Amino acid sequence: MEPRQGAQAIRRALAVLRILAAGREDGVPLAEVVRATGLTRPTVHRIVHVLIEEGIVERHNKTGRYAIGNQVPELALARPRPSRLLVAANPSLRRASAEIGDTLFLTARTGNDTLCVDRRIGIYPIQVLSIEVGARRPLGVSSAGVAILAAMPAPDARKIVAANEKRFAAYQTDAATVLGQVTAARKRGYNMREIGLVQGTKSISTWIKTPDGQPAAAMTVSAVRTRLGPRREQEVAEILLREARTIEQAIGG
Amino acid sequence: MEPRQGAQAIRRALAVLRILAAGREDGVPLAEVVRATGLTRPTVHRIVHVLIEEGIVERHNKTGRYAIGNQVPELALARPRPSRLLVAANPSLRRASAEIGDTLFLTARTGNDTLCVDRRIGIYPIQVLSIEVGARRPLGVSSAGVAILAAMPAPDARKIVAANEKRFAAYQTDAATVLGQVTAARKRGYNMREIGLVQGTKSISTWIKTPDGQPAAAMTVSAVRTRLGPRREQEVAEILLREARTIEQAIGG
DNA sequence: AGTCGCCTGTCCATAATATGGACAAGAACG
DNA sequence: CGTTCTTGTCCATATTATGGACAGGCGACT
Repeated sequence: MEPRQGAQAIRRALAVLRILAAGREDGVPLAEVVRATGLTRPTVHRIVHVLIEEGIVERHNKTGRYAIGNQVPELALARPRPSRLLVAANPSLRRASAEIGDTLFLTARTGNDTLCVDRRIGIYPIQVLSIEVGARRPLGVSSAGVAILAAMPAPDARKIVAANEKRFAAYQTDAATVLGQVTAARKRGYNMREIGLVQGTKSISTWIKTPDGQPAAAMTVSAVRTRLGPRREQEVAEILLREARTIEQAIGG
Repeated sequence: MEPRQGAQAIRRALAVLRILAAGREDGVPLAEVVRATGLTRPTVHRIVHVLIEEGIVERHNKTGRYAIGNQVPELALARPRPSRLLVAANPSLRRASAEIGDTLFLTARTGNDTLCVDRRIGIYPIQVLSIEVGARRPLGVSSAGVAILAAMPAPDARKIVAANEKRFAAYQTDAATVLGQVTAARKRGYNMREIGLVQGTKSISTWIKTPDGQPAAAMTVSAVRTRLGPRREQEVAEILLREARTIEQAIGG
């Protein structure tokens, strides 16, 4: 039922926008958009420049990179209320952050991407702050992304990984590696990765499912590796798993 | 140089989105979108439904109305920093709100629309709260919209009014009325309207220009009419004009 | 009951639109 | 000064989006 047709151009424009969103403030060079979307360069060029004329995309004069423009947040103002997930997760994040003391991330799934929607900084003096609220990555690249893939039926996860394959190269990974990590996480009950995006960091992620069983988000703790030995990993994982279940209750009710 | 071509569909989709944004949470019926955009119904229908599949638009099951979807704020997260205008206007709004005591609105121009970007509630016990942050209207409909039109060269204003003409009917006005109000505001140096959107309210708006002379926003005070007699109108207008100039300085520097 | 008015959704032949191969030109590098 | 990277533009082509026409649903009025 999905593939309604007669709007190829619109779908393509949105694909471009989502790639640009992953580039955040700095934006993305045209060639990168071409690679990530699999479209031809003239097509991407045309789309991007029309979006610039419409105020949806901006071009940074210095770097020549393209980024999400002004009008997108303006359109977003039409939706005033904060998301259900954010409200439901708030007390759990506060509790877990106080208990653990390391940086805590809440990461939602949106299409084939993960999107960091909340971050809590702990009290421990060394904090991993690599990821900001708004950060967006292909599902499978980050610890949270692997956790979310692990929480869905294997065929669905494979489909998403295949769809994101072109984008993995930019993050120094590939489909096979990702699928391996997903399998490991599924066995373990949560995801753990020894080598975080920043050297010397370690991450633990648990998934959060909606009432219909689809994964909606992940909760992640990142810390310097030395602070997450096997024993503490166990402790932290238990807290995260407990709070993940609490959030699931809150969404369901 | 503007009209780059080869993307009619994308432009149309954005036109639809902007109309939907004006409908806020409640959304807009399809027929209204058709009227406001001047597109044919099959075209709008197709665009809207593709945008639904893409998560950009939502349809309220009860009412059948279409509204801006979840993914728009998600894309907007790619632009973390608050707008320049909001930062620059903050102290002025605080000051003016304390001094005046009635509700104060900051309204920006975006394309052919006005967008309420900030609101300060005063200390006087009766406050006009008709407009929320995020409210969007065709330029010319609201007091702020007329002020912004009055601040630009007459031919530009006429062009915008012509472009919005189809949408005026939904707000019980028309191009001729709007142009009359604009002329009056231009003579007066600020805009005043005796009959606000809500019965019995009166509004005063001043415009704020960017360094290049284009109007960027308007500052508006709304109050019950009895509270804004000729004498107080004068006082309030002076405060608003003073703060408008202050904001212009802050943007320029 | 019928009929009018206004709404949403769908079909498909057609024409207009978006496409992408090919070309051009600038920048960074050795 | 060739090589390889990038971004931008042209235009003949066929793919894609278009909109007139048709269909069905709902509520109001008679």
